[in-house]
Amino acid sequence: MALKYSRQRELIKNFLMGRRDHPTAEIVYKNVRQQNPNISLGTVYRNLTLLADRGEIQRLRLGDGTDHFDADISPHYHFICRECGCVQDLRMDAIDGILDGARQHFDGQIAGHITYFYGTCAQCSQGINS
Amino acid sequence: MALKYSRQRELIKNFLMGRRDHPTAEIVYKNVRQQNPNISLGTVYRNLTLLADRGEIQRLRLGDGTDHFDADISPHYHFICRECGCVQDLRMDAIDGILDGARQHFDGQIAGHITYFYGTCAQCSQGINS
DNA sequence: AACAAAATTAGTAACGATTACTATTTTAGT
DNA sequence: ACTAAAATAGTAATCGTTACTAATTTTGTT
Repeated sequence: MALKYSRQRELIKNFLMGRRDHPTAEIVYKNVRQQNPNISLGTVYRNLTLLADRGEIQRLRLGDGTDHFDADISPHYHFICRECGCVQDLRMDAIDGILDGARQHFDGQIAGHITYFYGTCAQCSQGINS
Repeated sequence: MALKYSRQRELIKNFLMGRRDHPTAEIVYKNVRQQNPNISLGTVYRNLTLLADRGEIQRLRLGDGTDHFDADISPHYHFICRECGCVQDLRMDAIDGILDGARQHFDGQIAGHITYFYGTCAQCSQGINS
């Protein structure tokens, strides 16, 4: 299926590119609705999935039950706060070396790994959100 | 709340201890029902959550939309097959060293990390499941 | 500019995993 | 046996997400 332009998709991607907090579909919806009040939640989900499938954005599954999205597709890691649920970028050297270690004791083909960090973010540590 | 014995909880934990494939709540339910046909799905979920909260079992979130459970609480890693969805243990040296690297460029408190591997399991690689 | 085929949408229904609720039953200490 | 606390079965509700459908938009062609 050839991709056709859609104003909604553009709004969604632009919104995501202006954010660094890895919003959920619901948050994208709430915000994009301010520029296009008629947009539907299904359209947001469909376009986020489409953009992620095309590699234009990243879908993050951080174990909190809802997917987060990131327009920054450069390799980097993520941190999720167990207190407030916020997601933050975490720049560090890639640890792809662990794949070699993993392959040593494993029969199947290991294509990649998912790693993320958790704990208490700076704001919550300082009691700002309490 | 003091914990009281329950036959259902014992069945659930025993079933889990006899498996190495990290079953989902649904699979635990189907199997335990053969020994106790009256057990309800809610009881399975409640007890899996309770056991996980007490640290007697491990809850695995591997991004496939459903939680898996593991009675082996010793430190080890997991692999999930993108073809058949199976989950397998993966023994390798702990990579807690990455926490130090992560902490260097991060303000908050990093308590731990989640890492899992994905790819094609040995069976799927050999076309056994196809 | 009008035409048509394909893609996209809004709106709503459906879905799967999980949690919440409630009346009844079980456990365990007296 | 008596009782309070905990647990259960069964069901309803919730949440995030996907599927469906008729109407609209895009885009290439006349």
